[in-house]
Amino acid sequence: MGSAPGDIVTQEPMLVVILGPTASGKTALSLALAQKFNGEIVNCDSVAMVREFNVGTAKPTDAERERVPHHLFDVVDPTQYITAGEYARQARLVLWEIDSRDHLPIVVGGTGLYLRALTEGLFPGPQRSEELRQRLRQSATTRGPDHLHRVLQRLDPASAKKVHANDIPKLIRAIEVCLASRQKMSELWQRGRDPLRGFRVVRLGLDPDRAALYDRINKRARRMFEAGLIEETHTLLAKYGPTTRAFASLGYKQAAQHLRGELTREQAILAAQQAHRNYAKRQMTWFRREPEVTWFNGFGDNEQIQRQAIARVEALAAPASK
RNA sequence: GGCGCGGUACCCAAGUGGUAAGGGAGAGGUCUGCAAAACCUUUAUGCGUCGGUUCGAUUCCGACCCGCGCCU
Repeated sequence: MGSAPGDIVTQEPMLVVILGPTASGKTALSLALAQKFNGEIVNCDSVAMVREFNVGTAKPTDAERERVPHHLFDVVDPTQYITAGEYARQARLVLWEIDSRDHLPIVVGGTGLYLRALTEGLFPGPQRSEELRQRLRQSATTRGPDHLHRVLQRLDPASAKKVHANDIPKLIRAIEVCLASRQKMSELWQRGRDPLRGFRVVRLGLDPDRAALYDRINKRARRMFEAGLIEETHTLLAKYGPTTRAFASLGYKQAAQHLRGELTREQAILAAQQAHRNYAKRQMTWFRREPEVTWFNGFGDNEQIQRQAIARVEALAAPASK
């Protein structure tokens, strides 16, 4: 039977998740909440985890990091890669740690897949195999784009139906799973995910007006170039070489194209702005599917939005009395 | 004023006497270990304007308008 009124219900600790597109003011909102509620901030943005990629990533400043504890920023070497699974493992560790201090964990997320891996978990599949991927990518280029889809069709028809024949990365992962585990990926999925337990997840979403967001993105992307994005890219390129994963990310890609002489500086700025705008749109598509989000129609640095968010957290923190 | 070239969607752009490629943007979507990645869907009863020829014109002809270049 359910708990009768008056029962002492031991509440699980709260976990606040702030989500929203790039440049929507997640960082500002996270700081406001952290200061109000004795919180600690946990990054959920794949590129902000990488060390030395600074100008183009909009990481919190040193001053901001002094105000409240920050986690999972600058934890990955530029030559390494991280995956959604690895992120989820690390983030969960951090969450428990914060909870042990009786502080409020605040996950600030731009990377939808990582966020879902953290809260919902992933299916019990094998980790990725670099050599296998290399081979598959090779055969995709030599034997045509349909080849991988045919391979998956043979290995796991159910999965093949779900992945479009042009979507190489997803085809590769599906084939990799089947080969490495000797089981069909579609069957492994049946076993479900390993969701985060022990926290009440409270999702706060920022959804500012699209035109205003795009305007802000444009300004910020230009500011990154003015703040030395090209110079930083040049330095990192010399230090780590062009195959480094993070050079494929927003802004760095365009800065690198400029350094190679493919774009003028101005063209690179315009292209970076465009890429950021496209990204923001994709993020919104992802986040709209997140469950139980309290949406705020505005930017996270807006005081009124911050007050609303604080009120929302307070309301949910109070023991539900009915 | 004359000559030449051009005017096709929000932008770039192909094209044909038989009913408008492609790319980008915008919008929507997918996402279970590279995700700031990758992929999918969608957008002109309309081709500067007005006439003419024709069964049929965006395509051919004429006039006009606009832009660019050159000449005087």
